[in-house]
Order: sequence, then structure tokens, then C-alpha cells
Amino acid sequence: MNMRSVPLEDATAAVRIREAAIVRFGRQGFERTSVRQIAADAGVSPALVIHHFGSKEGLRAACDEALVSQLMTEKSKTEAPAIAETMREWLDRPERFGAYIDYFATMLADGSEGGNRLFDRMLGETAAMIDRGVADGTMHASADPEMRAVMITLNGLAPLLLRDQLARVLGVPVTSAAAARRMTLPILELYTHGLYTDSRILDAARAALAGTPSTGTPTRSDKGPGNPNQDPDPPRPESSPT
Amino acid sequence: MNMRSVPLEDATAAVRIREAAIVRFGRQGFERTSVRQIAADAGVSPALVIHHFGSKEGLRAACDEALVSQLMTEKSKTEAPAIAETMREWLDRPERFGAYIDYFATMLADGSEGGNRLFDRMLGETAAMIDRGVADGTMHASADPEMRAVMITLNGLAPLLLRDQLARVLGVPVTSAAAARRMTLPILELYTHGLYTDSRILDAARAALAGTPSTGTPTRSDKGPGNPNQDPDPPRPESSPT
DNA sequence: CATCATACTAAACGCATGTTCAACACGGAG
DNA sequence: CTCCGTGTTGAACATGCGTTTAGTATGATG
Repeated sequence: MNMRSVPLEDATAAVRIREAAIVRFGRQGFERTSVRQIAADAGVSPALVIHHFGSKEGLRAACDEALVSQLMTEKSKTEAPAIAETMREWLDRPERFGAYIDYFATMLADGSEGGNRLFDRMLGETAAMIDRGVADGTMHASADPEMRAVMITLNGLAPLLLRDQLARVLGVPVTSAAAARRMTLPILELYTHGLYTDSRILDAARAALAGTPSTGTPTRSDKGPGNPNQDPDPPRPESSPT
Repeated sequence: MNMRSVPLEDATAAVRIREAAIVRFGRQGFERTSVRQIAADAGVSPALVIHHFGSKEGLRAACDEALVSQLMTEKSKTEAPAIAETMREWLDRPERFGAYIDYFATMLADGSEGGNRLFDRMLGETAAMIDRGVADGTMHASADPEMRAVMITLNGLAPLLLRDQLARVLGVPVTSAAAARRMTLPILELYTHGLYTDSRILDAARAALAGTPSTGTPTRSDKGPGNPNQDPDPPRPESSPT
């Protein structure tokens, strides 16, 4: 009944339901969303939702599948990361794809099966890209390439999962050009020069992990000025019982 | 006195309820947890939960407050990050504090008021530590120190929020010594040497952000070999209308 | 002793939820 | 025209929810 540019209005009801569900699930989460809400958004009766998708859980599965298939389609002939590329396109048009971004984030956080698949795929793409970078000399090698790929993937996802906190601190939504502008330099600085000016902390961790530094300082934190990261210290080989 | 020294079984009922709630909320989320479940865990009637905390939401607030107060107590005379330090202690003893870790993660993800306070505090502590590192020369300066602190805080939180994905890939829980061991080197490598071997990408981003590169390449991605991060590209000053 | 607040419970209330059911509209096939 | 399958609905159902209520036990206080 509305002649908006979005062809959602004359889409088939099942599609309308699914899109409405993605919006609601992404914004308020699966549990906080009722079938009746989704039905109202889609302009149908609650019974039709069940008729088309079997159950609320079935609807969630359909949403997952829709997102996975959209994110996993190979965009171009390049073997470049498909998911990251699609995500960037989404971030560029938040008014249109913002719901997908939210839903993607909740999928990852909830550990749904589709979220697992997407994470694995992103991890694989990230690892492949880094491997290429190492091969052609543009990136440093690592003592543990697989784990480094995992950590870098996690880092890339963090602004997405904590987008509310980020938006609060920034004062603008994460899906804004201003946020992107602001985030770019610090990240590239970190990925180019690192944070520390020397390798003292890294060397200390290497020594702690390689040898058995049970002798010497029994103190917990041997990271020098301290790791800004909240991750645990390099483990001491001995853990004292209480 | 803040640490729990009473063996739960003979703790007062209100405390038992709160602890049970932290476990349930952390494990399965607020919505998926019923007052009846918590009451059963604590060995009391559902009515008593309401009697002590007013409502389920009040119980959540009490849990938030309990965690915030535990995380915000200054541990020692050092002005070092208190939250990060406490978190490390928790991670060292997951069998005892695992529930708190889970609850903390859900607080951050849900954007609850307590989660906001904790995030702000962590951000402040991280920023202060980096400022100190820059002052004494152990850390690089940044073009945008505030935002860099934000990004580093986010990075540190990522393994926590995606702990399920991480555990799945690692094969061991995040709160294990093995996980800590595995994560340490890649992170410190990144924070010491960065990822890229030269500053081409950083320089390109700086140029793109400083000047007005409306002339020339209208292509999206000018990051060279590609940023392993899923964050958006340096924004083009002009965004084409839909 | 009576009083009174506190800790606690069993039962029920009201409500929102996911889901089912019987019926209706309607378009193509026989 | 009838028949049937598909899309769709309003109404109802069963259930689990958070919460209320009325009441009991207890132990301190006057």
C-alpha cells in the first residue's frame, strides 16, 4: 500500500515476514521478540508466520540461512575475502543493511550454528589473506600463524559486537562515515607500527613460554609496563594452589 | 570481605539467590532464565526471589551491582588497571569465577547500565596506561590517542565476547591455561611489531583522510593488500546518493 | 505474655507467549 | 461447476511466566 523505493511491500508474505524477523531479532534479540510483533510488522497474522516457517525457531533458522547465503556468495572473481567485502558494503549503507549487521552480530554472540559457519569462514578468509601477505613480504611472519589469524579476526569483530559501547563513546553510530573515519588511523597505526616501541615484553613472554622460568621473580605480572590488553598473562609454568 | 568466603550453602538466602542468578544469567542470558529456575538453584521459593529483590529486573540490578563493586574495588596501592587485574585473577580460577566472567560478558553485550560503567572504567584505565607508556617512551604515540585506547580496549574484550567461538576453534575453553598460552604470543607480536612490514597502507590512509582525494581513483578499496580487519575503509569524502 | 517485623512458602492470578484449529478466499485443473 | 491446494485469518488453547496474596514460623522487643 506504500509506494516506497523498497520493494518490500509487494514482496511475498513469507519474505516480508523473514525480513521483519531479521530486523526485530537483530535489534532486540530472539527472546525479546514475539511472533506477534513480527507478524504485525509484516502485516500478517501470527498464524501465517507459523504456517510458513513451522515455528519461531524455524523462522530463526530461515533468517540465519538468508544471512549466511547473502554473506557467503562470492562477490567477484577475486579470491579476496567475500564476507569482509560484503560487510563493508553493508556498513556503507546502514539505512538499508543496518538490520543485517545487527542480526549478524547477534548470530555471532549467540553462537548459533549459522554464526559458527560465518565465523569459520571469516577466519579462513582472514588466515588466507595473511598467508598471502606473509608470502609476498607485506606482512610479518608469526610464531603461531593460525592463532594470530584468530586473534585478528576477533579484533575485527570487536567493534561490531560492542557497537553500542563504541557508539556511546564516539557519539555517533558505528555505521556512520564519521565512525569509520575515526577508527581507521588508530587501527592502521597499530597494525603498522604496533604499540610497544621495543620488544622487551614480547621477548619476556617468549622466554617465559619457552624455558621454565620457575627461578627468579615469582610475581604474576612480568609484562613490564603492562599489557593494555585484558588477556591473561603469559602463564607461569607453576600455578600455586590455594 | 568482598570476596566470597561463605560456602554458599549456609550463606543467607538473598546471597544464594543472587549468586544463582549470576550463574544462570551469565550462562543462558537474562530472558532465557526464569525466576523459578533461579529459585530452584538457590533452594528457595520463587516468591522469595521477588520478596528480596522486588522483581526480576531488580534481581538483575543487584547482580550488576555485585559485579561492578567487585570489579571496581581498587586492589592495591598501584594505580594500575584494577579491572584488568581482577579479570586476570578470575581467568586464573575459572572453576570459581567462571560465572562472573560469563556474566560480565553478557553485561557488556547487552549494554546494561552496569556494563556501560564497567566499559567506561576499563577504557579509562587502558587510556591512562597507554598515556603512561607514551610518556615514558615504551609505547608509540598516536594521531588519535583517545580512539586508539578505545580500539585497544575493544580488542582486549573481543576474546571474552567471542569466547564460545574462540573455544570452538581452540578446542579448549578460553579460561584455560592452554588458551592463555596460545593467545599470548600472537597478541604481543601484533602489539610489538604490528602486522604490516611497511607503512604503505597507513600512509595511504593518512593521505586519504588528510587531503580531499575526490579527484583520481573513485575505487573503494585503497588499502593495498587489504586490511585483515573487517572495519570499514577510510571513507571517501563524497558518498554517492542512492 | 502480647506484639511486631522479618524470612519464607503454597497457591493462585493475570497475562503474554508459541502454537493449533477450523474456516474462508481464490485461482487453476478436471 | 466442482474440486483441490495454497495462502490466509480470527479465535482459541495450553503453557510458562512474573508477580501477588494470604498465611505460617520465628525470634527479638515491649
